[in-house]
Amino acid sequence: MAKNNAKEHTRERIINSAKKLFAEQGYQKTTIVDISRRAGLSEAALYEYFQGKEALLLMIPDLWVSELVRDLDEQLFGVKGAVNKLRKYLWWYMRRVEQSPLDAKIVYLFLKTNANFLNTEVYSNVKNFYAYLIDIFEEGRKTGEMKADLNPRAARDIFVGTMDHIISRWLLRDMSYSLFDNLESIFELMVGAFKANHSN
Amino acid sequence: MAKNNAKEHTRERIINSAKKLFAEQGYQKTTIVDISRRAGLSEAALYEYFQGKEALLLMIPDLWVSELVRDLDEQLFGVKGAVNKLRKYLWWYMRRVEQSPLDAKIVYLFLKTNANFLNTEVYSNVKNFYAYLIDIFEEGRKTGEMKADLNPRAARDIFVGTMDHIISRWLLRDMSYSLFDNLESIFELMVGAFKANHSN
DNA sequence: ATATATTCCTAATGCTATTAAGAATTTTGC
DNA sequence: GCAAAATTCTTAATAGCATTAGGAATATAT
Repeated sequence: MAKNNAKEHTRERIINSAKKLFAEQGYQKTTIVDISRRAGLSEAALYEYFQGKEALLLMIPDLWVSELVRDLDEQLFGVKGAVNKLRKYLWWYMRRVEQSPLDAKIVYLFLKTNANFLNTEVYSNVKNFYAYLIDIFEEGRKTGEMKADLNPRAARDIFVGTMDHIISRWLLRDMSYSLFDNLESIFELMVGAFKANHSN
Repeated sequence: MAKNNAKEHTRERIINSAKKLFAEQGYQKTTIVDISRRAGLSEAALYEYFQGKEALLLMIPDLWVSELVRDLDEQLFGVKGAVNKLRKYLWWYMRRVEQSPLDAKIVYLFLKTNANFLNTEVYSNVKNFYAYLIDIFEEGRKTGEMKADLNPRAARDIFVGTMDHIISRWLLRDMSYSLFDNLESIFELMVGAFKANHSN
C-alpha cells in the first residue's frame, strides 16, 4: 500500500513534469533528462514507469480526455432542448480547455500530428466525445427545434471545426486572451445554420 | 547560367525528396540522410542549400502557400456575388489540396504545431489567404445578400474552422476518400448561417 | 593557366533516447 | 525479525541522428 502510493506518486510526478515541459517547450525540445530531473529521478528510472518518450506523451491526453468523457454526461444531464445542450456543450468544453491548457496544448498541437493518433485509445474517446453532438442534432431535428432536413454529420463538422479552430488559435497565441471573447456571437451565428426557420 | 540552373535543380531535388519523405513518414522519423540519399547527395552537401532540417520543413509550405495566394485573385476574378465567391473559394481550395496532398499534409500536420509557425513568412501568407474571406463577408453584408448584422470575423472563423477540419480529417485518414464527399451539404448548411432571411 | 569560388565528400562532434549491469531499498513468506 | 525475492534506483554504456570540420574535386573568372 505504501508501495503503491509511492509508486503512484512518482508516476504522477513524472506525468506532471512531462506535461509542463511538453507544453512549454514542445515535444521535440523536451528531453528525457529534463523530465526526469524535474521529477527528481535519474533518466533510467523513468523507464520503469513508461515505455518511452512517446508513450509518456500519449499518456497525458489519455487521462484528460477520458475524464472529460466521464464528465460530459453529467454536465448535460437535465439540460432541456437541443440548442441549450449545444450551448452547454460548447461553454463547458471551453471552460475545461481554459482550466487545463497544458493538456489541451498537447492534444491539439502534438497529438494530432502523431502518426499513431488514430490507433490510440485517446482517439476512441475523442470519437465518443464528438458522437454526442450527433445525438444532439438528431434530437433537435426530431423535436422540430432544428431544421427537418438537417444533416447531423454536416452539422457536427461545422460545430467541431469551428470549436477546434478557436481553441487552436488560442493555444498558438499562448492563451493571451480569453477563450470566451466573441464566443457568444460565433455561437449565435452558427446555431442560425441549424435552427428551423421561425416563420413568424 | 549553367551553374545557376544546376544549383536550382539540386535545390528542387532536395525539396522534393524532403516533401515526399516528410509526408510519408512524418517530420521526426525522416532523417537528413534519408533526404540527401534520395536527392543523390551526401548529408553534408545538403547544408550548402539549407540551414538545417527545420528550415527545409518551412521552405515547403512557403513555396506552396505563396503560390496559392497568387492564384487566389485570379480564381475569384469575375465571380459575382458573395455566396458564389465563397463557393468558388471553397471548391478551388479543396481542389488545390487534393492536387498537392504532400504540401497540405506538411502544412496541416507539421507546420501548425511548430513553435516558430507564427514567426514564419508562411504565416503571413496564410493570414492574407484568410483575410480574403473577411472581404467577401463584408461585401455580402453590404449588398444585402448576407445578414445585415453579420460579424465577418465570426463568419470567417466558422468557414475556416469547418474547412480545416474537413481537410485535417482527410489527411489523417490518408486521403482514402474524396474530399468532395458531402461538401455540398456542408456548404449549404454553413451558408445558411450567413445568408439574409428571404422573407418571401 | 592560375587563382578563386562552388559544390561536394569523409570523418568528426555532440546531443539525446534507450539499454546494461548491478546497487540500494522495500516487500514477502516464514 | 530475517533471508529471499522483487522493486526502484543509479552510473555508465550504446546507438542514432543533426550538424560541423577540414579539405578534395570541380567549375568559373581573369
